[in-house]
Amino acid sequence: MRPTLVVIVGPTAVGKTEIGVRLAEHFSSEIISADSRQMYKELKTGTALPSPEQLARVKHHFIGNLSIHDYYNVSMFEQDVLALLSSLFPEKPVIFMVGGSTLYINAVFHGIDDLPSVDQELRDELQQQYKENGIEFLRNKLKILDPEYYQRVDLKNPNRLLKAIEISLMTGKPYSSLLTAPSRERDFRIIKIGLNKNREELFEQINKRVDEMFDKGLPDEAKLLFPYKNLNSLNTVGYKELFLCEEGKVSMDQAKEQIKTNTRKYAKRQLTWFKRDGDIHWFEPDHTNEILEFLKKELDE
RNA sequence: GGUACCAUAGCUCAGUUGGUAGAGCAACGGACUGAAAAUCCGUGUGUCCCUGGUUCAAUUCCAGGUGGUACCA
Repeated sequence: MRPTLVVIVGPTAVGKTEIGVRLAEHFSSEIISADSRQMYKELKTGTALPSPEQLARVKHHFIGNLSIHDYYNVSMFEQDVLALLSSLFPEKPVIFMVGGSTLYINAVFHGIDDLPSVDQELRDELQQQYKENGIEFLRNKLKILDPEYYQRVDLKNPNRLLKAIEISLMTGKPYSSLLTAPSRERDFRIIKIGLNKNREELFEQINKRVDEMFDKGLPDEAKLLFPYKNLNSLNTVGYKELFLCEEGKVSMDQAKEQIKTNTRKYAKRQLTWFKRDGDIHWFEPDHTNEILEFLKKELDE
């Protein structure tokens, strides 16, 4: 059988984890988590990790493998996943990838260009200048460094402008000249399965999950992490809102509501991204048998 | 029971000197190449509480009703 990566995607809280475990169990396989926040070992209750029981049923990768203090990025994820896959495929021809971090998943699908990693000093400096001089400053700078990218970038999005300026300065070449849209051929097959349900139910599930996180002590965990609130790894739904509460800017109830709202928005953004991918086969999360039948048929071919 | 004030979008509210209305949040749609649970863009979705009166025209003015809030009993 040709080595196959079965990827299960969908909005947060739709039920990816349990289905992934069931399918992986059925094929005696392992799971690669594609979740940019479940990788941080300090984030325990706010990231909807697989339960200890689920982790015991199937071997998971990229769960709690980093510290919030570590630097990590999409490209590293792509490399790490490819390396892992080549070590797993000889033994297990079907591997599952389960998660909702769209850009990370995309990097595994198509690859991502080889760019230098952030120079924190440069980033801080540009950030400072942006704060002092506004977005016009970034636009003018980019216009000189990379007029081509300036034409097509979202000129209202400071992160995009900063990124392009950073890379252009670091490499001495226009950022856009380094973007070759690789679309690398993979030497394994990819089957994409999408899970979705009606919006109302999904939102109910999100609200319920946030309530459960609070019951499990999310506010206490956030309090412990408060000293590190400026780390990128903690710019995360479920924590950033509680940091505001810790600072006395919102009440605990307001923080909870904001977590629900921000999780809903996140789910929406995920769906916008996934909807664009025409190769995804969509299913209702409770139709496990249907998905299993589909997979068996696909893998037989 | 009396008096005063209020009733406009899913929520909080603005507004119309009478010509059927707009902000924030939510919601909805979208973008996305190392911050991605990030960052950013677009869209108003409405018996203007009900009934009657005045008027060419009422969400707006008047009367009554209903509901709410406050105070007085």
